[in-house]
Order: sequence, then C-alpha cells, then structure tokens
Amino acid sequence: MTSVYTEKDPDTLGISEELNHGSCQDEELDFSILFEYPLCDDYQTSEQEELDIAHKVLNPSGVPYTHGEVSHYGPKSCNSSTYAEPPDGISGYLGDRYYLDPARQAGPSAVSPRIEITPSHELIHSYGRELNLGHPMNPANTSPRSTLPVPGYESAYREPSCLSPASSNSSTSWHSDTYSPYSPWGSPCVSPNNGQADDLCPRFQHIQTLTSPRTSPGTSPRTSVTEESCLGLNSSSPRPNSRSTSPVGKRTYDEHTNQNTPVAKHRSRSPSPQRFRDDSTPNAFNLHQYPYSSSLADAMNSLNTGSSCSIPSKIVKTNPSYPLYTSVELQQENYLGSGEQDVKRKPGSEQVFLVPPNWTKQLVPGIPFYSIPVASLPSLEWPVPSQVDQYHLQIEVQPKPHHRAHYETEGSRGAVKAPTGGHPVIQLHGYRGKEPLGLHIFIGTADERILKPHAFYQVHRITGKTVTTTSYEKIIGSSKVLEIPLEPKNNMKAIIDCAGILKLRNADIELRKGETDIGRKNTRVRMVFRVHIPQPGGGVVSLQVASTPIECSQRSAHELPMVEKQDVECCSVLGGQQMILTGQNFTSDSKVVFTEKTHDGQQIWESEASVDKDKSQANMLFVEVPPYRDLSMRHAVKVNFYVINGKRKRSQPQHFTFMPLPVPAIKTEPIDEYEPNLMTAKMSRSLGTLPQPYYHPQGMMTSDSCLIASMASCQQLRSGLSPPDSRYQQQTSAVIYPRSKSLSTSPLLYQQGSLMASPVPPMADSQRSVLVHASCPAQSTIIHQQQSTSPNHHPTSIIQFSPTNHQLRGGGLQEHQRIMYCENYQTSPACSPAPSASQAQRISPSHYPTVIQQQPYVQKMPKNRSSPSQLEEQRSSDNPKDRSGALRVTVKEENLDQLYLDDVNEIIRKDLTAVQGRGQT
DNA sequence: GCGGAGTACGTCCAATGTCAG
DNA sequence: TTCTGACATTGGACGTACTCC
Repeated sequence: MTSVYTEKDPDTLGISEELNHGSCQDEELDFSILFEYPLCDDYQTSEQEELDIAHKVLNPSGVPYTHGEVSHYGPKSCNSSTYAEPPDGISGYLGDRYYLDPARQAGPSAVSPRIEITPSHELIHSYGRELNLGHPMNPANTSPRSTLPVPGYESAYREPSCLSPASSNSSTSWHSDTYSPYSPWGSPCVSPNNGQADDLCPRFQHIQTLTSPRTSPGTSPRTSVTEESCLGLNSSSPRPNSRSTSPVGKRTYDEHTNQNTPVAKHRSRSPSPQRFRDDSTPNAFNLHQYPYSSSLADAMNSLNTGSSCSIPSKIVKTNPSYPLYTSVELQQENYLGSGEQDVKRKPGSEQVFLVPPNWTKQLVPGIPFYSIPVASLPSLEWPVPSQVDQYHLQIEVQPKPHHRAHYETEGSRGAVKAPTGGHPVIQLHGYRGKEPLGLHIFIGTADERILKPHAFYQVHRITGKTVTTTSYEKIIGSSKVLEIPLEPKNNMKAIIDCAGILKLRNADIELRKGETDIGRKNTRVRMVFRVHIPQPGGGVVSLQVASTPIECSQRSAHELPMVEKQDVECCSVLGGQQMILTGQNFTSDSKVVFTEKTHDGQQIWESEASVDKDKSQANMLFVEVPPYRDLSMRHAVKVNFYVINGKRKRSQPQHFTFMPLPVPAIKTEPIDEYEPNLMTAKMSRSLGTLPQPYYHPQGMMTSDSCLIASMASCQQLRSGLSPPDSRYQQQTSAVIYPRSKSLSTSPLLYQQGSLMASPVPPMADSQRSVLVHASCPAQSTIIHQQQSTSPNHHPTSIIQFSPTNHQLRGGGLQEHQRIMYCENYQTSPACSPAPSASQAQRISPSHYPTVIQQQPYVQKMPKNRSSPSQLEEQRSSDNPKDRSGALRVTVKEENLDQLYLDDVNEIIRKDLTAVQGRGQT
C-alpha cells in the first residue's frame, strides 16, 4: 500500500494521498511495494524532539501515520474500531511493514477501486526528464494502476469506506453506486463476479465495452492519474469530450435509462457509496459473495493496456524543478521514514520519495506538516472549541452563503467562495511554532443540532491552476476531510480555495442503515475547520471553528430569502425592539414571521413582525420584534422567525429568545429528585447553550454538573461577549492530549485547558474537561470535570453527551470512565434581562422538549450535592450487576430526534449486554 | 383517498475560460 | 504566435419524484 498525496501543483506527479490497499491485478507486481511503511524512529531532530515525542505518543505503534486511513494498516493501534489485522492476502507483518503474499490465493477483486500509480523505475529516475510509462514489471501493461485483490479487510474499512470516491472529482476518486462497503473507495470498477457485465455496478457495466477510455477524466490533466484514466470509466459518456466528468464515471441519462430498462420510465437511482457506516446496507456490494474475478481483471487490464490507458503523459508530466529523492538521498536529508510522504518504490524495493519542493524546508520527517494520526484524532462529531489558551482558530473571511454543490454525476462546481469573490480565509492565532500544521476541513451540518459531519454533503477537493492551496484528502470516521497546511510563513493563514462541496443523493444516504436524517430540504451546511496543535509537553490542542451556513441547493441562491445575520437575538417579551436582518434575496414583499412551536411540533403562536420597507434593502431588513404572546411568562422562551417572500419561499428558521420581565424576588422552590438535571439541562437548552437532547447513557448525571453547566450558560449569556454568529461556533471544552507512552494500553487523559470560549473566567476556570481515552480514541469520551478551587467548589461534574455516541460504544467503560460529558457551550449574544441562576432554577421542565435520562434505578440523584468522594462511593458501589438490572431510561417529553433515541437505545442495549456478559463471567 | 399544482432533486446541456500541445 | 483540443467551471434548464393542498 502506498499512501500518496495528490499534489495540487499541476506540474507535479499525480499523487492520490488516499490509502490504496492493494491495487494490482498483476500478480507479477511486487506487492510488498504497495504495503510497506518505512520506519521513522530516528527522525527527531534536536529542536523538534519535543514535538516528535508528542507524535510518537499519539502514535505509539511507531508506524508512521499517513494521510487517510493508512494508520489502520499499521500494527495494532489503539483504536480498536479502526484497527485491522493485516488483510487477507497480506501475509504478515514485519516490523512496521505489511507485505502481501503473492502466493496467496487472491480474493475478491477490486476491493479497492483505487489503483495506485506506481511509476516505474525508469519513470522515477527520469522524473523531470524523460518519462517511461511502462510498468516496471510488465512492460506490456502500461497501466500504472492495477487491482490487487485483498479480501477480508472489511474490519479496517467499514468505517472509512463511506466516502464518495466521486467526490474527488479532481483526481483521487472513483465512484460507484453499488460498491463494496468494505472498500474505502467503493469498488465500482472491477466486478466481483467474473467480470460479467451484469455483476458490475450498474453504473459501470458499460465499462467492459469501452476500449478508448479518456485520458484524464474529471480531473485536471496536470494533477494526477485518476482511476478512470486507466479504466475508461468516463468513456461511458455519450459525450465523452463534452465536459468534465466525475472521476467516478458518470452515468448519462441514456445509460441510466438503458440499464434500467424495466423501469426505464423512471430513473432508478443507484446508491451512492458515500459514508457507509454499515456493511449491511442493502445497496452494498458484498464482496464475500464473489470469487476473485480474473476475467474482469483481464478486462480491466485490457483496457489499461491500450495505449490510451497508459499513464497519461499529462499525469506523469512533472515539474522539472520538482525534486526527486531516492531513499538514500532522503535518508541523508533526514526525510526517510516518512509514512506520510508519497512513497514510491521501485521493483527492487528501493524507496523513492516524491517530495514537493515547497515542503523540503518545512518537512517534518514523515509528514509535510503536523498531521495527527487519524486514529488519534477526536471524532468529527465531538465538539471542539475555537479557542484554547493563546490559540485561536478564526475564520477571517466567511464563505458565501450560497454555493451550489455538485453531484457525483456532475463536474465540479468549483471551490466555495467568499462573498467578495475571493475565498474563505482561516487563520490560527497564537501559534508560535515553526512547523506547519494541518488544517482539516469538512462539511458539517447547519441545523440546530450539534455540529457534525453532514450526511448528504462531503467536502470536495478542488485542484487546478487556480488553486493555490495545497490540499490532501483524508478520511476521518466516515467523512472526507481535506487537510491543508497552515504555515508560519503565511502567518498560519490559509486561503481555502481548494474546497468544493459534493452533494450525495438523498435516496442513497437515506437508505443507509441507521441514517435518520432526511436529505430533502436539508441543504444547508457549514464548512468546519479543525487544527490539531502538538504541544511541547506531548499533548495536542484541538481547535475547531465552523463557518456561517451555506445554502447548497441550486434554486435557493436566486429565490429563497436567507438570513445570514441578525443584530439582536433576544429582547423582552414586550417586543418592540428593532432588529436588523442581514441576508439575501429580501424583497419589498418580504415578511418576517415569528412562531413558537411546542415540543411536539405544533405551532402555538405566530406573529408577523413589522418590516420597515423604507429602510429595507435586498440584503437587509429592518424589523420590529412583535410582543410575545404571554407577557407574564417568567422564563426565557425560545421562538423562531423566518423571512418569507411568498408561497414556499421562506428562509430557514432563525432563533429568537424572549426574555421575561424582571421579577422582584425569586423564591426557591423544592425540586424533585431528578429535576435539577432536567431543570438545568433544559434551562441550558432554553438559553441556547445545550441544543442537543440531553441524555446520559452511563447513568451518572448529577445535579451539580448540570447546574454548573447551566450557570455557565447563564453567565455566558450575561457576559454578552459572544459574537453574533456564535451559535454556529462550537465553543466547547478544550481537548488536550497529554503525553502518554501507553496510548494503547492505558487511558489517555485529554485535559482541558481553560474554557476559552467562556467569557466568564471563574466558571471557565472551574470548568475542566477531561477527555479520557480508554484504550483508543474511538472508545474515548469526554469528561467535564469540575476542578474548582473554590471552597464551595462543586463536586465532580458528570454530564454526558455524545451526539451519536459512537465513541461511547466501544465497549464497557471503566468505572472511572463512566462519567463523561462534553457539551458544546454555545455562546449567546447579549441578552437582557438574563435569568439569574436562581431564576434558572425555577424554569419548569415542562417547557422544554427533550430530556433523556439513564440512571441507576435504585440510586436516585441526591438532593444535596455530593462530594466527590461521595460520588465516588456511589460509583464504586454501583457494581455492574446492580447496574444491569438498574439501567433505565426515562424519556421526558418525547420530542427526540429518532437518531438520539436510537443512539440511546443502542447504548443501553450494549451496556446491558456488556454488563450481562460480565455478570456471567 | 385521489388528483392537480407546485417544488425539489438529479441530471444534462451549453457557454466560457484556461491551458497544453 | 496562433490554433486546436481537452478540460474545468458555471449557469441554466429539463424530466421525474415528491409534497402539499
């Protein structure tokens, strides 16, 4: 396996950075080439020692991590969810290298549609001069990519298999509608069943008849070799030269119709390969059903062997100034051992590294910048703050609110742009290091729930001359992530001109098992940026910032009104306050309607605001907030409003909070045993700080934690220091990865720094968050732990949260790990009057929609705050057997998204199973 | 429950600009 | 230097599926 980058430089050799796990049908190929990873144990330099150690800590296996999922192929990693035994066909693990056993019976073919370009010896050595495109081992086969059957690695790729290969229109992806869930790229291109056309993915059945594939499908001819270039997938187009096509082999309408003759009247939409999370997806190809197909391989090779399917000269054309390093040279340069680097090996297994010229001075051995191993990265669903200590990740230039995403069947629609015509700009402040870092970009949701990777959109890498930013694709979890360097020489600023957005077909995604989101009208996304900063002490600080929402549909850019900003987010119940809405597509007929809905979705109030049409413009509305329906209400009420231009032309609902009139005296009322949890959590949610359903799978929620959280939220509200768009910022506990030499065996503490997002120092100081690594990141959860130094400090905070709890499902948690929660303390703009903490305690749970509690059946929450020791006692006495019979879920006010219900149920089921299992043993 | 109208989705078409040969 | 072909990008439109009334 080689891990190869695709260098954006159009003159560089095409490099797809993604993992290619075995990719050659040519049995003569030296498979060991493809799966080797060089060691880089001695790459530290004196000035980098600390940071290198940090990386080693995070990568204790010693296998140099690479982009994509390469780390999954290393020795047993700490991440059990991603760890994979060497795939069948990879006969052993030697040191840090897997190698393939050529003698082993090849399994299903084309588990990887990504067939890596392995330049020949001659090619490599003539780099920059003359290029010999012949295959090093089989001169007759000039295809640089072939397909290596590597069965049985599903465990490694179930999760990361889900990205749309198609999304890499530019250079790196393939595409299939029906593809193996075991293939990270979907495997459309090689039939698992003897290569018969009817065994091919419908979208690719045509490829067998093709003889003259295009040379550079859907990609810049200068950037890289794409799979289709050798397999001719794009030749299917009836207009083969008319326009760019997806590298995945676009279906044409005719093709589609023909291949669905029985239902020709309708377009049958085959499933997208993206983001499969479950191999049981009905659309998934089960490669296990199919023997290795030599015939198809032959067919593929026959395609490849055509002159047109040689390595396109464009692709191998290189920049003459591009340096070429042999292994010896790299060793001398201290670059050897780069697991991240584009490692090319000649048949003689001599390593050759292709190092972009602009990296040579910045290159940290093994990686072009500080790129944390995927296995060590926090889940994309985890909330991460934008600011920690002196570090602050900031969007200097926001993306345009509209960007028409492209489908797999389309060509790219370019990179997301800024309103001014440029591109979004991200900057990391406070970084004093000398080494470049990797900035991750992915497409996240833009709804009211917690930020997470969007199910229906993926980031799409843009390449070409116009792109100035080097980018690399990576897979984290099941989402595609672009990684671009943040370089000190650029003041840690990056222009995001390489990120487009790919739309996945709704039907395909909705068919996924476990997918509860619907795609229809779910067209808003956010660009999410993350950076992981290694610390001298061995930890890593992770920062994240999300852009303002981006509407990705076609029509909405011209028709739907869109609110981008509101200068006021709350006022008193009396209303009357002027609110300025900034956005697009406002008309003279635009109206602003405030609504309130019950937790079950019933609208109980609607009031049209007064719009000052004289002042209003196409991008600005001056609105007078109407009074709330109940002037006597005594707690903050969250309502929505939207701008409507006409029938069905309304904006996304925006939030607004009506605050109660000041109350002279606050009476403390008794609360029931668990109400504090409800109360505080709900209060927080009501204040916009806890947008997610609130549940606690481990049954250890305490009133204190919730109270503290709510108080923090209140103080945040009061502070009024948050930016207007703060609700789109994930301001959460910091995550720091401390040094540990035993990541794989012992818990790794992620200790939070100061809660920088919180503008309230005392609370921020007292709020400490600890992310505990059990044995692997996938099993990690985040703890918010109270470490108050105050004499009246609260006991250990135990609030648990997980958007989908994937991280919590990794098995039974240890007792000391059970108490985990990390909520994104979303800041809110200034509001007045804000409820005090005492007011907050009076908030009635009945006003807030969703709370799920899982708690010990017999162990009720104490009325009085427990000391940490008491809590510990409770925990220690809470033996598994007891818990097995005690686990209970209380669903309050059912308004849960089914996703969360499913998650909770799943957690409980697994918990019970685990507990029962322990009980039996 | 049914049907028509409107809307959303997914795909295709065409124009334009850039770049390499 | 100019021409040509290939491709990326972009806006628009069409056919079908879906939703709403």
